Amino acid sequence: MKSEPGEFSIDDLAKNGREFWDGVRNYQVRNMFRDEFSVGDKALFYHSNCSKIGVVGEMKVIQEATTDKTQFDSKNKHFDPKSTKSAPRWLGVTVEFVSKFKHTVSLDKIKEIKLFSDSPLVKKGNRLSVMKLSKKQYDKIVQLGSK
DNA sequence: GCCAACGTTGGC
DNA sequence: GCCAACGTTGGC
Repeated sequence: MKSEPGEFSIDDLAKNGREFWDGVRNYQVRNMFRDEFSVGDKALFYHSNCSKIGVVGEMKVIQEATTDKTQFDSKNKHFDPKSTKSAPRWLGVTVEFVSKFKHTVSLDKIKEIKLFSDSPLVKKGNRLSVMKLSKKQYDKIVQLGSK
């Protein structure tokens, strides 16, 4: 799950303990939240659009998809005037901090790992802010981040 | 700050 | 339903 650290970083999550993952305005990701996220699932935190791009820690899903309230807030930058309370468009999940890696697993490093050659993460022009990982991929990143 | 790639919007 | 224009993402 990607976030720009200037907006929300792993340190912010560590401080808060938990966070509702709002602001997703992409239907593919919305559907993933709705259909594929379960309580107890693990996720990796990825810092995008910054000086040290890569995976920085682990988190855990503690609540399944619910309505993202920022879509109704006209002052919020994620406000969606076309969404209605009777049929909300956008969802978010709640995650809990698990750990911050000793070392950021950089995007460059991930590109070198064969396990990731088919991952959308390393594909040019990829714009998904949330994507699926196999258990092997997940474990590999955790191993690299911990050592 | 640049810009390629992509998703979305809206006129037709 | 097509597609040009536009806005956003995100690596560089």
